[in-house]
Amino acid sequence: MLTEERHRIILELLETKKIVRIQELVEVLSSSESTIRRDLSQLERKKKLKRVHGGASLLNQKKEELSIDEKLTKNLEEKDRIAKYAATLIKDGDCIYLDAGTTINQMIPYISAHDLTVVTNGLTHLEQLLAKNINTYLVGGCIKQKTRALIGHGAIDSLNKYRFDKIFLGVNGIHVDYGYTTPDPEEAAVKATAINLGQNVFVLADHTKFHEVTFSKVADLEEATIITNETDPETIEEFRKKTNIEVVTE
Amino acid sequence: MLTEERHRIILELLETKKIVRIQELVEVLSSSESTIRRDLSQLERKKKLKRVHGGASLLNQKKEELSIDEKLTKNLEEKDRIAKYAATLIKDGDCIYLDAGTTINQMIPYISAHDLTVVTNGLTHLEQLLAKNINTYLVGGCIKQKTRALIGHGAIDSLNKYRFDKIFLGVNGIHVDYGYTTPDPEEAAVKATAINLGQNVFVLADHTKFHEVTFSKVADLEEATIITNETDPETIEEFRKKTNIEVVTE
DNA sequence: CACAATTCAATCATTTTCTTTCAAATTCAT
DNA sequence: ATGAATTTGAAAGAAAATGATTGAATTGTG
Repeated sequence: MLTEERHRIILELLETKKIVRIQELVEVLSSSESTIRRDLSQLERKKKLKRVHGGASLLNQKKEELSIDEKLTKNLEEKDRIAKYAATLIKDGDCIYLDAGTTINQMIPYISAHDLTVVTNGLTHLEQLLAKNINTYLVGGCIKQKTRALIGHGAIDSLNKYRFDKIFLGVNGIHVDYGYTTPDPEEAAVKATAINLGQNVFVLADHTKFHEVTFSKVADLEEATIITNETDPETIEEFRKKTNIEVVTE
Repeated sequence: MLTEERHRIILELLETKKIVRIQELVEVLSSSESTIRRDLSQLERKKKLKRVHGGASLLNQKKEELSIDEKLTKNLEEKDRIAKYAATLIKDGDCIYLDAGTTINQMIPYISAHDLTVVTNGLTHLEQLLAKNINTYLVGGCIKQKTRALIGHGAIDSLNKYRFDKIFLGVNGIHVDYGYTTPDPEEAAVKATAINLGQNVFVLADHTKFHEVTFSKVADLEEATIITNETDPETIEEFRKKTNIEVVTE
């Protein structure tokens, strides 16, 4: 791959993710660590990004956001481990659905299975999927400006034409009584549709999502397997009564 | 192969791919590496592209700068005028379909109508449409790597749920007997579907497309109004017998 | 504080790409 | 045709990019 091409992709990734890890870039761009490091140095010299330990970040943020940024980094690491584990569930030849959103996005660099068919409603996933030469389908629909997700009837109708080996979703809240929830009803409807299109449904959620409830219900707990890094034994036990829950420890 | 011809092809490739490798060009144009390198140097001197290690990339030039270049950007200028005129056909409140491809892409900067709903199968149009705050819908489907167009049954099914006030298409060939044609059968099928979804169908085509025939038929001439800058009186007359044709002169 | 684990910068050998040069082939005007 | 100008392809050495390796620096953990 050409240097220019890599630089372009790195900057595009940064736009959507704010922070990228070197290892992610190594995977997505199939280049060596050395090359990626050189790329980041060059882009930093051109003032296109800021290098940080472990990767690079946008150099846009104000002082207030900096502290938030540190938390974000930590949270990202958690999410990253969850995503990495989830990616290992994908096997050669699978047809999978990848929900829009940053949580699921983090899976992509770790996908190593071959001969995949991926369907997604997340425009932000596209560059990475195509860079990995994965056979990618988009659902139709209305584009939600903020998150670049495809939603609405178009998305739901498109989805209903597919069946998946595995379905990976992100949500905002997980609650014993209220199940999975997310703020936007339109997005919830898409997720609710996807959840019925296969036997193996996985919801990825770091520990901050537990006991949270947001506006729109996606489904009941038992309709998906939860993949998380939550380790509080009480919480785990509580949810294990209702559904499968896989805890990523390492 | 003539130098001029190679230059034209190189620039066309660049338009769709953003970046091309020298080796690619060597194969496509069956010329030696030396010749390609010379071509790229010349085109760089003319400010048509930027050389990068391993190939060449598009330099993001603004429209104004383009028109400053005179005779040499003639083809681009032509396309631009056609696109500009086509954009004026769009009225406030319209629901329109924009086909994938560079010809139609050029319309977007000139769209000034308000309260639009745009449906497209071209991923490359998205950023510009969203930047203009246009209510944008994507059709679903399989992503064609090379052109970033959505194609296949998914795209066709998605499309069939809509009806449009105006439909704008690009094609590769226009011929009195064979109608509108384009190389990829999958893309042709999408265009053929779109053409039936409204009364006002416009095909944008600069003069190089006339009398050309490519692999896959999209539709008969009479199914769309041609917008062009072709000025040869005989050609115009010949086509006017079959369908509406609007000639952009200024 | 000390330990292990990452991450980092620097360096080197290898491969790829670039520039320059030159001779053969082609085009053009006499 | 003949010779001049242009275009082309090949070759050689220079430059750039790449991946691997090393030891130093940084981070997280007990």
